[in-house]
Amino acid sequence: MRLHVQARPTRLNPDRLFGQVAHRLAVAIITGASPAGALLPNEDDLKGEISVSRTAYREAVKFLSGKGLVEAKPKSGTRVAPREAWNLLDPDVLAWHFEADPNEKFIRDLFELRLFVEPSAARLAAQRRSAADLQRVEAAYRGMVENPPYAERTVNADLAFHEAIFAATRNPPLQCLAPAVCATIQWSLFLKAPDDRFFFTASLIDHERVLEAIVQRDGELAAARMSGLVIDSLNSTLRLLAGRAEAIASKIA
Amino acid sequence: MRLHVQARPTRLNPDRLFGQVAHRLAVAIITGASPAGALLPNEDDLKGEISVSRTAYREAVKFLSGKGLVEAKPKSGTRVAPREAWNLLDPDVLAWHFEADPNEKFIRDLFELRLFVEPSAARLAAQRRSAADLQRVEAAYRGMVENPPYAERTVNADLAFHEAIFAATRNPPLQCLAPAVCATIQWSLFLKAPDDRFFFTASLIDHERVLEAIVQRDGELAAARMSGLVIDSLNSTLRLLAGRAEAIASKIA
DNA sequence: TCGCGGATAAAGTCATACGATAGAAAGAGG
DNA sequence: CCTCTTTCTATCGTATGACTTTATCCGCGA
Repeated sequence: MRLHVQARPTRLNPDRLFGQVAHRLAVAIITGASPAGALLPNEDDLKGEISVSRTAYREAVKFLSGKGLVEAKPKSGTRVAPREAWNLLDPDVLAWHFEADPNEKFIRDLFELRLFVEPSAARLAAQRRSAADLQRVEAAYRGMVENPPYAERTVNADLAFHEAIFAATRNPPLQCLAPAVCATIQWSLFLKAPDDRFFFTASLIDHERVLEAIVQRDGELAAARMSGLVIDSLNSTLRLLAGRAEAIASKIA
Repeated sequence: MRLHVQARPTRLNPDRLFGQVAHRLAVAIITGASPAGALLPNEDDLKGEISVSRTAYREAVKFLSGKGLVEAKPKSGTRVAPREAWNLLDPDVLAWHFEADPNEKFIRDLFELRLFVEPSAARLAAQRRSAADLQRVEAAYRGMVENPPYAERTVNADLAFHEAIFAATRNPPLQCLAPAVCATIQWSLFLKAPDDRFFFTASLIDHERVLEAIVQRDGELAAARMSGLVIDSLNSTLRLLAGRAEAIASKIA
């Protein structure tokens, strides 16, 4: 199954040939089509597999090896690395996951991480925000209100809202988790969109309450409300995942 | 200044030529020797700069571009990316930071992140640990006790302790933060080592208390104690950083 | 049975060539 | 003198073939 979730900007230029090769390989690895330990097509053989020069292929492999997806050793070949070695928080790796079926465990894990990190981020944002930071958060919130639910602009505004909060923390390493949070939100919105818009209005209220706490510079309140937001989102997402599982089960039966 | 902190295993093979090139470029970027926006040596010029073929150089650039350190645009040149684009949580990027001077802000930021994440990780570990998980944590703790303070084996045992806790969470994305936590610990130990061993025994007690909570499967207790451990470590590290700053100031005066 | 050493296959490195195009320089027009 | 257009060059992207290095495998001999 292919999910049509618009990808966030990644570091991989899809216009370039090596980028397309890297993308293809990455998707094959993440979906499990190429299992861990599997040999990638030999650098000489690939003329048959994919018609591309060794140069482009090798650059793709280097790109992926930097993210821990593959490991190349002379004589033994280039192999798919075990999942433990993957950098699951890398923006590209997260983006590539959208081309695979939604994996419930993975989404739950991401939500768990989000639950640990995002309330703390909101606390810092409330404490440290500048006027410009606040404007950015407010602009994103307006974008969510003023556009129709689940429209592309709305989704982008939602992501921008959370990104703006991370930016306001003034903590660059922490900001590097923003892509993971955004990926989680995208999964969640993708699952919710087909259903109805009840979730959306509820989520809007959650966002408004977080914004309000940040306006008031109340760190603890912002953290608590962000917790509430994430938990609400998690619960509705889990309900939908359960629904999907049932639908699949009934289709089999 | 060059810090002799043993690097954790990275994804970059230093035996390979492209790996050495990538390492050189990365260090130049992270130390600031090559500022954001700077053009990297032209692919043809580099014969003078570093005598290496275009192939190896280009593969190094691809490796770095995957981590957001550089941006290659056709026809306009390969430039150092702004720091916001760097993946600061990437294990390699963290490791390369050890070749630069310790940056107090960066270390504080990492500690902040650690303070958000690690207590939660300890909570999960206490709740979900298997017998094997516990053995791993215990083995690491024994390694800390049985070796002399600040010895290489002791440092590795300390890192292994925290890694084992992340492993016990059974949350792969969360586990990807382990390298960031380990990097923070390495900075902290590097700063503490020259001083004395008071910090070490205090830290040992903190570790023991965390271990005990995990043995008891008490999640809240584990989280609270891990919080205490991180805060203790942060405080002593900040004190040493302040001392360093004074030492530098007095040298100038 | 064990260990040594050569054969071998695969990745790594190099040199070269050509294509495409962004961006600068030069020239035409007002 | 300034602006717009054209040309031109520098630089990255891709392809190819040759050679080097490395680690695995296998067979030989002790």
